[in-house]
Amino acid sequence: MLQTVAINPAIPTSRATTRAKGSPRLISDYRAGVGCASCCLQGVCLPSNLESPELDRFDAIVAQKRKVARGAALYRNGDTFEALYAVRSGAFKSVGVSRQGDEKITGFYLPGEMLGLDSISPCRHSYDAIALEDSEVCVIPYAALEQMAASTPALQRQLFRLLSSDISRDQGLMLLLGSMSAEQRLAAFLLSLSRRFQRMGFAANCFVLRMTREEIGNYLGVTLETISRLMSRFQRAGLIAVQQRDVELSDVEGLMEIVGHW
Amino acid sequence: MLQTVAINPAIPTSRATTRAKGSPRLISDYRAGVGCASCCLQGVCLPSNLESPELDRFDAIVAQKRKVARGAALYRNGDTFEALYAVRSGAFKSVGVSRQGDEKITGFYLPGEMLGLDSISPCRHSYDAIALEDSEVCVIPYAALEQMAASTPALQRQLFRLLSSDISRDQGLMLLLGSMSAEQRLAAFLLSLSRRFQRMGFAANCFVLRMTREEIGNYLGVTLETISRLMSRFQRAGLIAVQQRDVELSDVEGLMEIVGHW
DNA sequence: CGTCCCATTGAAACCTTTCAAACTGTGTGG
DNA sequence: CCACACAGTTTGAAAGGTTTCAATGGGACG
Repeated sequence: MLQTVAINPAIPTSRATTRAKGSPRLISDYRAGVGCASCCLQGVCLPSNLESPELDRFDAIVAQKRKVARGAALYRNGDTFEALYAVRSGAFKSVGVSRQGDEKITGFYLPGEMLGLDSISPCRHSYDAIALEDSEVCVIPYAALEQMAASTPALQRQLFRLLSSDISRDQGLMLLLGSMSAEQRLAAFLLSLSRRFQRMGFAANCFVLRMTREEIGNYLGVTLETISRLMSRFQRAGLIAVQQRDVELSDVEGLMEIVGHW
Repeated sequence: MLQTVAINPAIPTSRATTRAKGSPRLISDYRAGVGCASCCLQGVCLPSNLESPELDRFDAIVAQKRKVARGAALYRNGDTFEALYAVRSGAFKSVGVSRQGDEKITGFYLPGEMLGLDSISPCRHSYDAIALEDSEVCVIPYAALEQMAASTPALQRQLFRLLSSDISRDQGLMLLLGSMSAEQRLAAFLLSLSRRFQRMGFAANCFVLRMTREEIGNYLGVTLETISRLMSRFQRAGLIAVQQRDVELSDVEGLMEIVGHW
């Protein structure tokens, strides 16, 4: 019934990596032999429209990779902004912490997506970036990137596009948070994940949630109990098949109908 | 009690412009004699960090101004993206319309703020930009801007900053929509308006709302009745003095306390 | 095999919406 | 100049969705 396949060997399921819980800060830097040209995310990542000579220059900038263990922070609120990060494998959440200790998740980041775009202007990070599972990122020093962009129109354009599309994405989420019922939010969330998995070349209708019900609820502005109830309701309605974190979208049309307009 | 002063002669109160309701599309283009160097918004607008020789080149790009009558559209969902717009006077709302006809406001734009940043990537506008009152914008053709940015590091940097800060702003709003009660949302909204009026050099605690209760509610994800009730409650609590669209923040501290954390 | 984290489910409390009515200021037409 | 129409606002009462509090169940790891 729930033929959850191993979607990608590079992205272990959450189940398989439940460890290292109490040992954060396990971050290692190293210079990897893998360049953008041979990266499987080449088509969806920042340099996706760069040609061979420029791609090499870009490669020199992102020479450094970084591994982040599950639960560890790639950066924290208050850290000075020095680089953008492209997720190579794994997944991250961006989370703000209030003085009262309340957490609010502002985004999830999957392979091929970029972390840190909101920190360019204030020059400091305003959120924590926490790995949801053992992950790896490409470090893109911003000063060097900006400098290269000035002499590489294609890169400049791509950066403007990237920033702009991030704004679009956030505005879409604002619509979601501001005018949708909990039911619509969850349906929209599942469809969004589906699209993003598909974008990076994986199965669109069958995936493993990288985050807990609590994290989903936090992100969508509802409680974890509501998420749980809705998951059950969606399952009863035949829209999805869900077992723990394995999700199969059985009726994408139906989900889109729930989201309705927009 | 409510000593509502005429904040700025360039920005008439909404009361004074209640007309031309049924006559949209009243847009006129012209080349104004006012350059950025002599603009009163110079300190807060895009070219705020450009020096004299570059500022002139920039000025040549934004030679064109455009007037938009109350209720008219600066651009509409689906229009091809050709320019960014800086609000010179007046106010705009950005609004998405669903197939069902539901409207959702994604942002309000005051003088010195930029419209269209979300449309760079898709090359088409995804929302309608509607004038809340008779307004004027500076037209910044994007192709020319991008070209100048490539040869003007200061401009490129400023653009990256602008885009990035828009992302920050949206994420702040996501926090608001996703995890705040209606009470907190309205308090945060009023404080946000206050900050923005102050930024453009006006009184921070005494201003005229450019939008209806319905528009505020739509934007904040609650109903107009809720906004109305909360306004009354805030007034009874001595936090604000409100009469129609004239608002005075009597107890900024108290409002901030309501918003609480973040 | 026990512990712990995560997920599920129920019932009451709460906030917000919905539906409805009345009120206010503004602009129009007699 | 007044009466009317209308858009926007205010307020009430009932209905609805979501949260809160609480208890139970399930899977993974030591």
